[in-house]
Amino acid sequence: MTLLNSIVIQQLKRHGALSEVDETLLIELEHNSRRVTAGEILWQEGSDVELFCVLKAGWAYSFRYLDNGSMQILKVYLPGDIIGMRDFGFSKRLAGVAMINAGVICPFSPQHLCQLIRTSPTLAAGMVAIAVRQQAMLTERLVYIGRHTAQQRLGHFLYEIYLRLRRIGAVEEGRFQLPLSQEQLGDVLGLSAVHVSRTFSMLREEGLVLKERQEVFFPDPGALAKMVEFNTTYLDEALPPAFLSSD
Amino acid sequence: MTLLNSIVIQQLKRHGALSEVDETLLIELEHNSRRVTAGEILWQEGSDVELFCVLKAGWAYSFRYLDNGSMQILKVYLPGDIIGMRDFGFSKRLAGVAMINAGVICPFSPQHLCQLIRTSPTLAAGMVAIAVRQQAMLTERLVYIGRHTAQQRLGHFLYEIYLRLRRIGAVEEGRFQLPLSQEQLGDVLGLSAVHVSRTFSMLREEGLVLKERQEVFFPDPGALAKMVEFNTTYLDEALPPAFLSSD
DNA sequence: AGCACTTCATAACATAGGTTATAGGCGGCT
DNA sequence: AGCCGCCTATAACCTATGTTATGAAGTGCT
Repeated sequence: MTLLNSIVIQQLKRHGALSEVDETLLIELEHNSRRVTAGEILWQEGSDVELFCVLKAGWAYSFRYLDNGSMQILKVYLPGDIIGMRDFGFSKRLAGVAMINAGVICPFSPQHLCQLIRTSPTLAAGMVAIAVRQQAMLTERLVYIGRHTAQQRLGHFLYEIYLRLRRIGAVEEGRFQLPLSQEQLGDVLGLSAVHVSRTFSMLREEGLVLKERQEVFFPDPGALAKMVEFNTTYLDEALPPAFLSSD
Repeated sequence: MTLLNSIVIQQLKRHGALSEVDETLLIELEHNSRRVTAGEILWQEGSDVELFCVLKAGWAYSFRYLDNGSMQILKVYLPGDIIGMRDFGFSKRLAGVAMINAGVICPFSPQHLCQLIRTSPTLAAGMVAIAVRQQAMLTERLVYIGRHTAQQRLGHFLYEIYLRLRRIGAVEEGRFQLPLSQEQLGDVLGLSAVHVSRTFSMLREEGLVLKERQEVFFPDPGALAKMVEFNTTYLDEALPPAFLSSD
């Protein structure tokens, strides 16, 4: 899963906004690659901002440690996502990033990114669009954590992951792998691990979510989407026209 | 309170990164201005992205309506903030924006912003930095809503507002105006209005926050900061060197 | 295969915060 | 001044979720 396959870049491409130079620049971003192990910490909160990554394979998450020893997971990254852009414009990391399972990352430097932005207005706009979309997901999480029940929070998160995985072809026959433990899910959703377990039981009894080992299946995706009142705008919204004209 | 006084722009200026042309471009952003009334809705979720604003005077907030009739307030804007940048890169609004009290806004078009970004790499970087800082505040809210008590959530929010107001010179003798109702505070923090009231009472009894009408006073700001474990990094962090060189 | 370690399910109990209700204070309008 | 409506404070009660505990199941290592 490379950047060239990502939704935003695909949209730019489909509208003929990407030049050959642009494509070359994107491919160069992924020139270096490195295997990473499950649980490996890519960087810690407070460290210097030395690199960003394209996540080629595996899942990762960004997190903040809390006073009481637990953590809040801020964002889950899937293959094709860019990791660390949140810190662009800061000199220190605002959050740590760790791998969930084993994978492959392609690190690139802030200078490289700056150069790309300076060279190609189209890609600059694309990068902004990617960053804005990540922020939109965070906003959606905020809304759900603020005023929804555990069932809605978990259901919404699972459904979002399902849609994101489907876009990158990682859903087969309605089934997908979820490598997060219940404790980690709790850290995403602001719930205790025990209550995540209870909530899975409830979702199972209601026939909305079946989970066996790491495999998840929605018997009736539409019913789940309805229960959590899923609005796909923040994931699917097309780029505005101004982004697609290669002026 | 103009953009030229904002923290990020001030930093750029202090390092001599701003050219005269840059300053002129910024001033032009605020060429148009309009009075707005208390409670006025600037735009609704789902409408077309036609403009952004510099908030010159008054407070505003962005929000999402929820199923159950209540709302989640996502962000509170103070004088000098840019409103609507969240939607840059989308063609429809992801959230509505409303005024809290009466004020003055300076609307400008997405085209205007695009042109500014194309004309000045320095300002482009500055705009990204501003957007990233707004996202950082949102992230901080997420962390607080996810796993903190009502006291910490409210205390943290009040302290953040206090620091932001102090930067723009709106704190006098440790006192500041808070034009939000308890219901609105609840919508920010994911709490019921009743519990916001209870929480104010608790903070008062503990001598951390005194509030009379709209005026707030912290008898011991340090104690409050400690209780909510306030980390100022996300507000104060300096721009990285790459942003400050005018290449 | 056996052992240690982590993850998961469920139960029993504790509590922060939601809900509903009531009453007082304050501001704006006529 | 008087009325009406909103905002705030507080109480009583309810519920979703946290906490602690226990056992079962799964995973990985030797």
